Parts: sequence; C-alpha cells; structure tokens
Amino acid sequence: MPRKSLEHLNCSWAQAAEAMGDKWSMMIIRDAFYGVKTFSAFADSIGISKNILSQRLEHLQQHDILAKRPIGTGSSRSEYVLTEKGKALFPVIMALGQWADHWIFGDGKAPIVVVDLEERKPIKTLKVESEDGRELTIRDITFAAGPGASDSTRQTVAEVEASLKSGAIGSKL
Amino acid sequence: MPRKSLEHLNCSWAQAAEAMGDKWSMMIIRDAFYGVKTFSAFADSIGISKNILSQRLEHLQQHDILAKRPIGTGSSRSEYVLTEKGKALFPVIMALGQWADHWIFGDGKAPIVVVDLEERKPIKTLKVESEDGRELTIRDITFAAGPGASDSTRQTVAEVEASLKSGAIGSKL
DNA sequence: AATTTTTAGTTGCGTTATGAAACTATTGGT
DNA sequence: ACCAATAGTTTCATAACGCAACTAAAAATT
Repeated sequence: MPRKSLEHLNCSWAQAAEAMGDKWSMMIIRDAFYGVKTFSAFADSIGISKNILSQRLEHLQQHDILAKRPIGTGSSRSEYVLTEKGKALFPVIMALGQWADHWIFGDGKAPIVVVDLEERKPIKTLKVESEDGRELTIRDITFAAGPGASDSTRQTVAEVEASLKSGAIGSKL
Repeated sequence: MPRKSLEHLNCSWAQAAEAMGDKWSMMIIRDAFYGVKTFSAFADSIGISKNILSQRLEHLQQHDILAKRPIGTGSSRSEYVLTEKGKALFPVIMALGQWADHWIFGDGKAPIVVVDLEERKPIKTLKVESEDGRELTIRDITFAAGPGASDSTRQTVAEVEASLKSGAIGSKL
C-alpha cells in the first residue's frame, strides 16, 4: 500500500499540504526565510537526520519552493534558496508564527519577534479582510465553487456570482 | 527509535508544525473551516483511513484545536468543532489557500473562491504589513530575539529594541 | 418490535517511511 | 600534503501508515 497522495485532488489546500505539509518541510521553509542556506546549517538548526533532510530538500525543489544553486561564482559547492513561489509563502509563514506566538506562547512571551527594518517595530498582525477593508471572521465568509472547479461544475465568475445568490456551497460554523 | 518531536524547541513555527504540521491534520482543519463536523464526513471528504482519522482527531483535540461535543442536546452522538484556538487559524488557512490558488492553479483558475457574505465579492489577498501599513517583503523585516527567547538570552522588550539597533539576530535573503 | 443500515470507531497485519550510525567523496584550510 | 568540515548515500531496526475485517451502538426502515 503506497503512501496516500493528495495531488490528484482539485483543492488548493490539498495541493499546499502536498507541497509543504509535513513538519520537516515547514521547518526547512522557516529556516530558509530566516536566511539558512546550506545543508549542514539546515541540519544543525532543526535537528533533522541527514537522509531525511536530503529527501525533503529534493521534494521542495521538485515543488519549485527551493532552488539549488552554486554558492558564489565558480564554486562547485551549492546552497538552497527560496524561489519566487517559495518567497510567496511569506504571509503564510508570518500568519503561522503569529498564531503560535499568541496561542501557544502567549502574548509578550514569543521567543522571536518579527521586526520591520524601517520603523524597528513589530509587524502588524495579519487579518482576513473584505475587498473594502472590513475585518472578517469565519462567520462572515462562504466558500463558493470557483472558475477552476472540477469537471462538470466548471463555471465562470459570473456564474459563481449567480450561485452565490442562490445558496452557494459553503457553510456556516 | 521513537519518532522525533519538535515540542521541546522554543520556536513558534516548531510548535505550530507539531500541532498541525502533517497533511491529514491540515486537511481536517480545512474541512472544519468548511463546516464538516462528523467522523464519516471527514473520512469521505478527504479520503483518509478511519484509524488515521481517529488518531488525528485525538491529536487535534489534545492541542485544543478541535473539541468533541455532543451533537444537539441529549444526543449521545458527537461532533468535532473548532475551538477558539482552532478558529484563530483562519488567517493561516486563508493565506495558504491564496498561495496555492495563485502559485499552483494560477489566477482565475482556483477551484474554490472565498467570498465575503456581505459584499458577495472575493476577499482581499492577505499581505504582511508594518505597524503603519506599508506592505512588507522578506527583505523589509528581520527576526529578533523576543521576550520569551530561550534560557540565558531572555530579554525585555526594551532590550530587544536595543539589540535591534546593534545588529539583531536576523538575516537578509 | 424486529430488522437493516449507518455511524463511529478498534484491531490485525503487511508495507512504507523514519532515524541513527556508519560510510564515501569532495572541498577548504594550514 | 594533511586534517577537518561539508554534503551527501547506504544500511538496518523500528515506528507509522493503509487496507480490510471486525465490533458496538444509534438511526432508520419494515
């Protein structure tokens, strides 16, 4: 029984989970944002076995989140850096850190503070907002079938608007 | 060799990864936000084996992300719902979905659209911002030791400010 | 009221992934 | 030329996964 994959699912979160959804990949990405670049620096920083690290670096490269490139010019040694796609995880990583800061460590007890280099002050807490800037909770939104919805349910943006008026597919908590 | 845990690490991301850092937990949380509540609904929705689902629901309860409660009043059957701590993952889940929408499916091809119930329009893309509202990239921030930094490096907010002026511990990408 | 179906799990077992240590090969420093 | 560090790969015991079969209680159906 080969291990189950989520890759075939037409779902953003399934795809995200497949790309970075294990604890080692998450720690490697965190380290990459932190500025860690070399194999042994990753290994030392997160205490991962070298064979597993090797595997995960390969996985993250295949998903175009990390890229392996020669260190400096003309060196045959290499380093791992975030791609554009990887750097785009910035809001995800920040939101996750803020969540743990608040809900695991408690406010004012976070081991690491993320600071804006210009103002030298902690960054703003990420919030979900409507197009016009109202702060939203889970009760204020719904999930609707999008233009890339699977198979026969494919629809245009206009059709999504229509489906929203007549119930949509989302749910209230 | 027991499986390695990140629980002892004094790091927000390690704690977050330990709590929700595997693909099944992520999918269960996504489903919970979507409104899924019962054991079999989770199983059908994400195609997970029942023994693994059982384990993960237990894990998420232990981390106070999900709570098990009787369905309706006086019923002996139960359902799983997000706790306050679980609901606080809202920005994380939204940021992750937006990332995959853009970088895996491509804009305008997302299978699911998250819509503001009031305006009936897609929600705003989450961004990292400074305290005064400037949009920040990874190059605009640094990581500094916080008040809860481990062991001997513990310091006050004032000391963090001071350490920032003299180099800090963060890095540039 | 008796029967069937659904729900919510648990148990057993073969297969896969992980983790520690040992091993290799290349590079950098002295 | 020598020694240490870097960047992995290989080996093997053990833990976790995944399927199928099983159980027990509640809900629905006859």
